[in-house]
Amino acid sequence: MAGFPEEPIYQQLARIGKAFAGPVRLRLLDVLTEGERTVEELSEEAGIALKNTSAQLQQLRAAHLVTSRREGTRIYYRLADERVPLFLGQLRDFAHERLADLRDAVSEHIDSLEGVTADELAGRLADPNTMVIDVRSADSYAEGHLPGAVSLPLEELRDRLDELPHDVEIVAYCGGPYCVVSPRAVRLLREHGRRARPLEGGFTGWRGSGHRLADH
Amino acid sequence: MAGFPEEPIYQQLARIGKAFAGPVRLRLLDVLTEGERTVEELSEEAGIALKNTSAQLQQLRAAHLVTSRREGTRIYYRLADERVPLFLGQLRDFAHERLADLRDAVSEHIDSLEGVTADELAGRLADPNTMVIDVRSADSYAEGHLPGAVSLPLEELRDRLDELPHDVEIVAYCGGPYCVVSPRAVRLLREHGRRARPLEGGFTGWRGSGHRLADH
DNA sequence: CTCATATTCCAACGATTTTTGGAATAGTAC
DNA sequence: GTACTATTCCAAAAATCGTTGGAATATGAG
Repeated sequence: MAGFPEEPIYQQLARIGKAFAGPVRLRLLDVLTEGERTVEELSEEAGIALKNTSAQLQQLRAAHLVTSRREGTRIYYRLADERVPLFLGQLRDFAHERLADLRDAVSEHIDSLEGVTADELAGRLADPNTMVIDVRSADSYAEGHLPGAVSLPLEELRDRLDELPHDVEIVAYCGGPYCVVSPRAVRLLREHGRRARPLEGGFTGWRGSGHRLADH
Repeated sequence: MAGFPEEPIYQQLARIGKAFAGPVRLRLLDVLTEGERTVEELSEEAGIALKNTSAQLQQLRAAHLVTSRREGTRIYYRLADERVPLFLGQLRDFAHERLADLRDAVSEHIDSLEGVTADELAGRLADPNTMVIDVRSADSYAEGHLPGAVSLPLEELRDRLDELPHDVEIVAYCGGPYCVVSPRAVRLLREHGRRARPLEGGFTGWRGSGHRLADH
């Protein structure tokens, strides 16, 4: 390990870089952008083994990107402050404009389909020809959702497809910009003859662009 | 290696994170913020072995953070576009507000001394009681420098200390925010009875905050 | 107190990254 | 063509990181 005089400084700076250098940590941060979660919930929601979720969270905490609080037997993690999701967004934008492979991966997994932007949807919330469905878990919906949105987790959507009207456009959203659930919902809906589009940026994107949430 | 469905996306995103996850690459990016450099110059200026400099540059290029052009037998690297130094600044700010260890490392190596901000210095350029010296290499000075600055690389400064006036405040600057040369110069000057302060953010900080450079 | 649950700590193994030596390439000068 | 320079490619050693199993900790319930 060679040593230029400024190395200790750059080593510290690299600690923050490293925090964003693994897919698992990035995923966890994205899930946490939606709100506070226990380790188990995170593990479940992110699709990452529990032990590993815990281990990666330690690292995120060491980098001061998340904080935790104990409540009885479980521990809740949340983003350390509002600059974290902000920076995460900057990182995403920066990465998107640079890596064609990232854009490809996104379009392959998420949106061969054109999405609705938050701003466009905001202008159409009152429109009776637009229906908004929230395909996240019922818990997430309970914690906060778009005004007028109906809670229909993917499983439930499958069962209750018949109940959905044919004469409106359906906008489906899930957690964050890389969430794969809403595009799946949209494909399912289209296969059953409905007009449907996903919301770009998902719930966190909506909140991040300053639009209002439902009162509850 | 476990697999949640969004993993390929986050893996791509992590590529950008990884690019900022090593002290050597961060250092190279900082040097490149000053301007275009050959591999050898970079190796020299950053204090990193030539082979390794080359290897790390390949990675930066793979992440589209730098581009290169060939001129005769040497190859010049530069930042891919103006968003790279911008993002680098955002990363630095984000890291600074989060990591006390980083702030400590900076104050230990750079500024136990209070610096002059670019804005403050800008207002004092015309003041005859302020003298600005550029302690970078003569080459760097030739490529661009602050209006009214005198080129005095550290070695030369040592030899010509006697020539400097006692009745003005001397502001010394070098490359970037983490450059250790200007604080060294300031300490040297103070030991010899001058009033001196470093410029915060160095040359790149000055340019980044939109102040004008010397005409040449 | 014991038992059950949620999470972390520790240690290990495998995978990836960093760094360097030696050979290869691409260019210039002669 | 040969000699020389700047840089990269390739391969191997050293260091670091990601992941997981098993033991340990902290809390609450009974």
